[in-house]
Amino acid sequence: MAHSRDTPTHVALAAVLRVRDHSLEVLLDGNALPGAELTRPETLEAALGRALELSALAHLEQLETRSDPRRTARGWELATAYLGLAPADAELAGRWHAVGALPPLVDDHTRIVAAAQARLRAKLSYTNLGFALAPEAFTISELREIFVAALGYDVSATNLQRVLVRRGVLEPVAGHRAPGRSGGRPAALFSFVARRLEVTDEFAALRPPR
Amino acid sequence: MAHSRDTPTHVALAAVLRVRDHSLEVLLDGNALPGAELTRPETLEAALGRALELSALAHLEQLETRSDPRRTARGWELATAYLGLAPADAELAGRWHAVGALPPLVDDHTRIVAAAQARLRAKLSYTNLGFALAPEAFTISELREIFVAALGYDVSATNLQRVLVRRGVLEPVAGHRAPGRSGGRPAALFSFVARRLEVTDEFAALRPPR
DNA sequence: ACAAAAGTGTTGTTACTACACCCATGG
DNA sequence: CCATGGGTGTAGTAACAACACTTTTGT
Repeated sequence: MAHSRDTPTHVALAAVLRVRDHSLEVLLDGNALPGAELTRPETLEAALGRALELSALAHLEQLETRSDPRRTARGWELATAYLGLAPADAELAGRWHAVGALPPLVDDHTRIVAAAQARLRAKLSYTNLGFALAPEAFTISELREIFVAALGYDVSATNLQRVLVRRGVLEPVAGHRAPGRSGGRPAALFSFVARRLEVTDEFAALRPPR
Repeated sequence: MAHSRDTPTHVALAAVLRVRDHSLEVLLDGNALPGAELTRPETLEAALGRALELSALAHLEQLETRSDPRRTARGWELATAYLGLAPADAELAGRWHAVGALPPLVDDHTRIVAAAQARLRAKLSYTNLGFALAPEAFTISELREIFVAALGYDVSATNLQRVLVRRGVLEPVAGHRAPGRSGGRPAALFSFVARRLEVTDEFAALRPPR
């Protein structure tokens, strides 16, 4: 039951995103984001760690703290939202849902997913954040599919490669991916130079096509 | 005295910045940022409003929530930090200190000021956020001084005007500023087209000189 | 006339997009 | 030998920095 208290509860929530099958997905626990209440002297990240295997995430950053006392019907509760990113093969408990066709979510969780998506889109353009969605090694086409799903607009493989190599984000790596049944030239493999967030180009971005 | 509690207190803190006399300044209350404790069901912004005349600010946005239980010696206390911006003539209680030569501050407040400065610098480059530091009407030289102080690097008046007009951020306004004793051509007045935050150029920025 | 400050014209650079073309493989 | 997918070469473009030049004022 909703009732007033003289002190709020505080939860840490995470919108964990990944790209799989050309689609940007978010990890849900029922119709809510995974989260945990802050119950003892610890950081919000530590509380979140009780709801989520943080070591399976390639990246975690804070989004915002939502404090409207009416944000939930359960009473006075603050929520600090996080953006988590995982490669497609990460093992995480819960169900993945396409961000574009979410079921109705509890409280303000839909807004949190939107904020997470917006943050991801922005940072993909001027940081090396792609590393957190990609596997260790990949072809440019595979990376392109990740970017297209995450950005929501088309990206040319040609230019994606050149931009990211020019910025020193991507480096070629030994080996090739064998072509499929229908043939085609074997694709060279690449990998991210760094696997921690870096602002690689403060003053540029991947532009959407006209 | 520091002691453990089973529930944390929560404060809202603000790093309010302005530019005056070629210097970026932050509003302090003693050797701390102004702030207030969240004591009843209200938003963090409402709590902040008890410590600060929010209507004197031209812009307010959330920075981050700091949750390390050891961030203060007073015990378990969360802090949600805000960035506030004010024009040079805003009336606000407290003392202004140059950001470049701050006294030692309480708890983690120095880090919060650094985060505020970083956020301001970034957003000045790809949004219209300059409006929040500038008066209603101003000359390009006056605006240049604000940008130089806030960004920390030199900016040419020529290019500043052209960039901001090209992006539709600035518009010419009637009137001229009379020259000083030493002469010079009277300066045309400009003003910001919008006085709410807008992302004006997702894909560009004011570059520092080489 | 001359210094000072504001504003304009112009050139060059850079990071990008777009697209034509070439390469390596399977059937 | 041709379809398929990967990769390169190259031209065009937009936004910008840099700087020489012109304009308008005060003394």
